[in-house]
Amino acid sequence: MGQEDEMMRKGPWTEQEDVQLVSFVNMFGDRRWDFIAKVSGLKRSGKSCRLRWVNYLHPGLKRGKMTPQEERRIVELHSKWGNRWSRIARKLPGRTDNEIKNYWRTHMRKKAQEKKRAISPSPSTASNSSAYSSITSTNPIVNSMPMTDTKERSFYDTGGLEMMTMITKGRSNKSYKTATSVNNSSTREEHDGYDSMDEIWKDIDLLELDDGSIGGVCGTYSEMAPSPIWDYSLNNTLWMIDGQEEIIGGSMFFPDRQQASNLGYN
DNA sequence: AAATCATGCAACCGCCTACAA
DNA sequence: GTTGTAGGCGGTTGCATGATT
Repeated sequence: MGQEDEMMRKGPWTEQEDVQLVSFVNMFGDRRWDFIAKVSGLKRSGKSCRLRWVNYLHPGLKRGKMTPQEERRIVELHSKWGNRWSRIARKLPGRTDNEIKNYWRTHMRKKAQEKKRAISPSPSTASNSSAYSSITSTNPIVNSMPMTDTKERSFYDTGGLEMMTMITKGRSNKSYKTATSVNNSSTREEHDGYDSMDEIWKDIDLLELDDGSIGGVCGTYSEMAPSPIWDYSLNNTLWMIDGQEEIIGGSMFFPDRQQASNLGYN
């Protein structure tokens, strides 16, 4: 492992890597990630390959903004299951756990912040996160969801095989750009007024309890890009609808390791 | 027009679980 | 029953980009 670890690539994936990964997943299925990482010649870990596939390259991915229906579903399922993102994602075909997690974090935090402002417009109070937590916990004020962000990135208008062709033409995907900007993350947290995720969740929970209209007032959303159709099997386990989980199983290409091994890849 | 701030999201990290040896 | 390994998951970080000053 040691020497291999040093050789491992990290960071944004290149177009070439994507193409390579897709073709190898096409050949061997989306199960044996370590194996795929090795035979593909990608200097990536199996984990990294899996993540890239699941969150970005998977043909079943739905691009575009969450629909109001999806938002409602997320809220509903989160209230039921908490931060079980992958579980929630399974109920939202085409959405990844990462996407839902990011969505929840950004949109719900935004909502919490707006509520916070509504409750305590005074800057001095607003900058005090602990004070905020105690305040919100005692204020059942109902706000509508401030989800009016309708801007879209061209990146999300592509996907699947369609994306693979776009890849070669150039695109706006920041993942392929060289890192040059200054990191602002630290300042973000200060502005949030939250010291930890716990605080955020606490507030979000309160918001959910307070706000029954959470999913119905999401503002207007632009159209959702249809799921891309790739030229190979989509019969896989990632985007199953309710009740399918028990029916469909295994790899979409080689249900077991034996098949791959038969081809001399073990 | 340039600088700074704010936001969205891709990708990494570390832990946990399942399973094979 | 134990151990090692791979895959899966949730939390977090860091970068690119849009918005604002």
